[in-house]
Amino acid sequence: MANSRPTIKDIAREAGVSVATVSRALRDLPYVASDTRSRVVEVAAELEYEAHPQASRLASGRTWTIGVVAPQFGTWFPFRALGGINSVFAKAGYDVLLSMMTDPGDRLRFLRDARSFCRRVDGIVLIDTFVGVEGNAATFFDRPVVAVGERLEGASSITIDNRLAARCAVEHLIELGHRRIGLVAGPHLPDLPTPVPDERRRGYEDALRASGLSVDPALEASGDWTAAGGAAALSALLDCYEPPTAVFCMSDEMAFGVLRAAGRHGLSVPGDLSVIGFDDHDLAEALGLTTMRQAVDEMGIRAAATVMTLIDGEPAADFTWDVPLMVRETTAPVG
Amino acid sequence: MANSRPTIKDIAREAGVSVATVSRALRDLPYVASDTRSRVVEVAAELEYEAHPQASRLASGRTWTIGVVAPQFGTWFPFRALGGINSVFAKAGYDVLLSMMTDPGDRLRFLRDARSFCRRVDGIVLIDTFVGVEGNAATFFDRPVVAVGERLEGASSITIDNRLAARCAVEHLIELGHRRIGLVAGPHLPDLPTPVPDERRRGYEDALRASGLSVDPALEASGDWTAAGGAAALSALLDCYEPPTAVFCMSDEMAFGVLRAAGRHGLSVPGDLSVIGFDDHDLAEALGLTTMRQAVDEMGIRAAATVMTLIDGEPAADFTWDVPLMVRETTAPVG
DNA sequence: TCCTCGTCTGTAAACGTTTGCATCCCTGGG
DNA sequence: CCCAGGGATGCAAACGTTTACAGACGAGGA
Repeated sequence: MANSRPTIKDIAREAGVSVATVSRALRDLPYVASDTRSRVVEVAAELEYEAHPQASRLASGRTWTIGVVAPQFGTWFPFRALGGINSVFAKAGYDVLLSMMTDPGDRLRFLRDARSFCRRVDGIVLIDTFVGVEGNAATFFDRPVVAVGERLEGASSITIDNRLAARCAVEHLIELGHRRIGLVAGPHLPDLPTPVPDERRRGYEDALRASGLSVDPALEASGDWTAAGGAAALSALLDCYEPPTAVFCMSDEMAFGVLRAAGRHGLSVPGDLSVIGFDDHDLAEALGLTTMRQAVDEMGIRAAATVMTLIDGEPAADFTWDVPLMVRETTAPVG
Repeated sequence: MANSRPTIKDIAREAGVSVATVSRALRDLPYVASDTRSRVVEVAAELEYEAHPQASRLASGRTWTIGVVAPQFGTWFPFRALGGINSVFAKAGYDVLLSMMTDPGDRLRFLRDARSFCRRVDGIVLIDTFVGVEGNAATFFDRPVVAVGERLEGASSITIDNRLAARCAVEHLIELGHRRIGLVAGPHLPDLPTPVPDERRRGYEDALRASGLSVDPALEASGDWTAAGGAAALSALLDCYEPPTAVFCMSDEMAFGVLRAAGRHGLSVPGDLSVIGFDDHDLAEALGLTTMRQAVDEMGIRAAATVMTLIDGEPAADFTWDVPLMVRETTAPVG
C-alpha cells in the first residue's frame, strides 16, 4: 500500500494548488491560468498520475463506457463490426463493455438484465441482435442506442436495403442470361424475429417479376444459414425436374456449401452453374465468390461515431449503406 | 431527477434499518438476523434496487470487471475464444471490458496504455496477443493474467502443443502412404514475435525425420496466413520438379485456398492431392477439410475459470489442450 | 451478582473524484 | 479614486457505496 498510485491530492500538494484546480487543469476546463495548468500537467506526468476511473465516474455520473451487444452465433458479421466499433471508441477514450448473446434465447436474458447493463454505460450499440424491445428503444434503455443491421424505433439504425441488394444480385444473374434461378434461403431462426430473410426473398422475387420470369417454389430451398445447409439445399434444387442454371444464396457461408456441393455433383462453377452470395465474407474474395458486399467494418465505425453524437445530445439519424456487387469468378453467362 | 433510481439509503429508511445493515444483508455477509435480512431483501426487490456499480467499486476496490485483449486480425480464433470467455463471466457476474488490437503494431499502444487498462479490471485474459511484456506478467500488469494460445511468464497459460499437433497431422499423411509432403507455412508477421510457426514447422520436420524422409526446402512455401496466400503457395509447390502428393497447411484458411487452387490446376482432392489443415475453422467441417482441431471455445472457458481462481488467490497453473485429428474428406491414401 | 463473549446493529469515516459557491485580486472605465 | 466585472483559485459538499469500530443486548459460567 505504500507505493500506491498517486491521487489528485498528491498532485495538488506537489504543485502547490488545490485539488479543484488540479481537476480543472487536467480536464482542460476554463478558468485556469496557463502557467498553473502547465505546472500541474508537469507534476502529473512526473508522478505518472491517472485519475481513478471509478471515482471520477461516481462523481461525474459519466461512465465513459459504451455497451456493445453482439450475438455469438453468426460469428462473422458481429466480429467484424466489433472491430470497427472498437477502433473508434479506443481513440475517443471510451471503454467498450461487451455483452454477448450465446443463442437467440439469450435475448430474453439480456432484456431482463438490461437495466443494470444500462447503468454502467453512456450509450449502447446493438449488432444484429433483434432484441425486440417494445416501444421506444432510447427510453426503454434510458440511454442513446444505435443498432447495426437492424431497425429499431427510437434508435439510430445503420442498415442496408436488403430487398434492393438481393434484387441487384438476382438481376446480375438475369443479365448474364439466366432464366432458371434458384434461391438458397436462410430460414427464420426460432425466437429471432428478423425481417432479413423475408426482405431478401422479396428482392429475389422483385428481380424475377421485373424481367417477366415466374416465381417457382420448386426453385427455392432452405440453407439453414450454414455451409452444410447450403450444400444440402443445392442437392435439393438439383432434384428439380428442371434444375436451375444459377443460384442466389442469402449468405456467403451457404454459398460456400453450394460451391462444394456443385463440385460433388460434377457441376463446374461457373460453367454449369453460376453462384452468387451475400455478405462478402472474409473468405469470399480468396475463393472467388461473386457476392454482394456488406461493408461491416465501415458500418461499425459509423455506429460508434453515431452513438457519440447522440451522447452529445444531437438528434438520432439513420444511415443506409450501399451494397455493391462484387463480380468475381462464380458467375458467368448461361452456357 | 425525481424518479431517479433508489439508493441504499432509500432501502434503509423503508426497511427501518441502517445503510450498513442493508449493505451487509444484500451481500449475504454474516451478522445479520435472518428476519432483518429477509425484510431488507423484500424491500429492495420491491423498489427494484440495484447497487450503483461505480460507487461500490470505489468503496470496495473490486471492479468486478475482467479485461480481455483480443487481436482484430486473425478473426476466427479470438472471436471464438471470446464467446467462451464471455459466457463464463456473464454467469459469474463479471463485466467484460474489451481491448482489441487493430494490427500487430497496436501491441505497443496496448503496452503503453496497460497501466490505465489494469486499473479498471480485476484480472486480464490475453488471447493470442504475443504482447511481449518483459519480466513477470502478473507483476507487470499488477493483476492476475491468463494467456490463451501463448505462453507468458507469470501468467497462467492455456495452450496447445503446436509441435506435437503438427507432427500428428503430418504422420496422418505418412500413414496414408504419402512420401512427398508439402508444407504451406504461415510466415512471421512483422512485430509479432510468436513462436507458433516455428513450432509447427518443427513438428512437420519431426514427422518426416521419424519416418526416414528428408526435409526438402523445395516442398515448403509461404501461405501468408490467408486463403489467397494458400492458393499462391500451392501454385509454387506444383512448380516443383517433383510435386507433393499431400500438403500440410499451418491454418485452415490457407488450406481453403489450397483446395481452390488445386481445383484450378485440375487436381482432384483427395484423389490427386491430400490436404490437411490446422484449427478446425467454422467452415472446415462443411467443406470436408481434414484438420487438427483446436477447441478454442473450450480454451476460452477454461481461461475465464482460471482467471477467477487466480483472483481468489490460488496459484497459477498451466493447461495444455489436446488437438485431436479430425479425419474428413480431403485426405486419402496416396494414389 | 458480575463478567465475558458472541450476535446484531448503528455511526461515521473512508474511497478519489467533480463541482457549486465564495473569495481574492487585478484591470479598466467613470 | 472608486467601483464593477471577470479571471483565477480554494473550500467543502456531494456522489453511493463499503467497512472499521463501538455499542447494545442476551445468554451462560463463575
